[in-house]
Amino acid sequence: MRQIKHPAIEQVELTDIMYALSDPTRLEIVARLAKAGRKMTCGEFDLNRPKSSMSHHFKILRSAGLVETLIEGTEHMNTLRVAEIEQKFPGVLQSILKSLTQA
Amino acid sequence: MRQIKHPAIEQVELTDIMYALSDPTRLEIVARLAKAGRKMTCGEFDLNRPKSSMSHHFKILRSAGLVETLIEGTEHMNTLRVAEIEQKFPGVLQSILKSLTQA
DNA sequence: TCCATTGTTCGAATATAATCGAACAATGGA
DNA sequence: TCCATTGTTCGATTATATTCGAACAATGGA
Repeated sequence: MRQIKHPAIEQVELTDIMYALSDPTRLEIVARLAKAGRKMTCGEFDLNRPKSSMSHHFKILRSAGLVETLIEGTEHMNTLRVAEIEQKFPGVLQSILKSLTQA
Repeated sequence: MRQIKHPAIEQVELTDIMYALSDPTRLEIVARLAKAGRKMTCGEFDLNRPKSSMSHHFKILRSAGLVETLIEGTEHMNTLRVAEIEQKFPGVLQSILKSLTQA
């Protein structure tokens, strides 16, 4: 079962994370992943966009180190890399997520 | 004495802040402003770039609500809008700044 | 084996951003 | 009044991002 490559947390730059979260669609994806607190398939996000666009955004979220995608059968299960990011950039993701849920 | 317009904190979006901080040059400007803890002129940032480029980055930082620029004579004095941003997005800017100083 | 399901990749169009020289504007001192 | 100082604005170029249809790939069930 082939898996997708992800950057090691050491290579993740803060600017990558900022960039990934500067897009409303991607911010929404991250918000939903956080709220759900479980792994979600790409298709579960009903953001009214073609799958090629969604795939593009997930690719950026992965390369920014924010999302981990595990292939299970035909589905791609996505989770937030909260613990690792919290370790490397304490408070950053947490405070962003908190701001999102209150807005 | 003519002054520059800034967005009210209510209009500032989180994506604007993320976008503004996704550029290394702008992140550096913000880091230095925070470290200095005082108002600084645009020219004080020796980032080895032409002034038109610097002006461009400051414009984006202002429109994102991150930086306030007050004109004093021929100088433009810049400060971080830390208190307002902390009020609207608690912890976000603080944690980002902390990550910067430790990196 | 066939095929529906789930996403990725490709390619091309469009949009947005970065860069920087040159011209411009405002200020204040000589 | 002249002019040096400090930044902004303009315009053009180049670079990056976004978007999405179409083709492709992998999986697993009928």
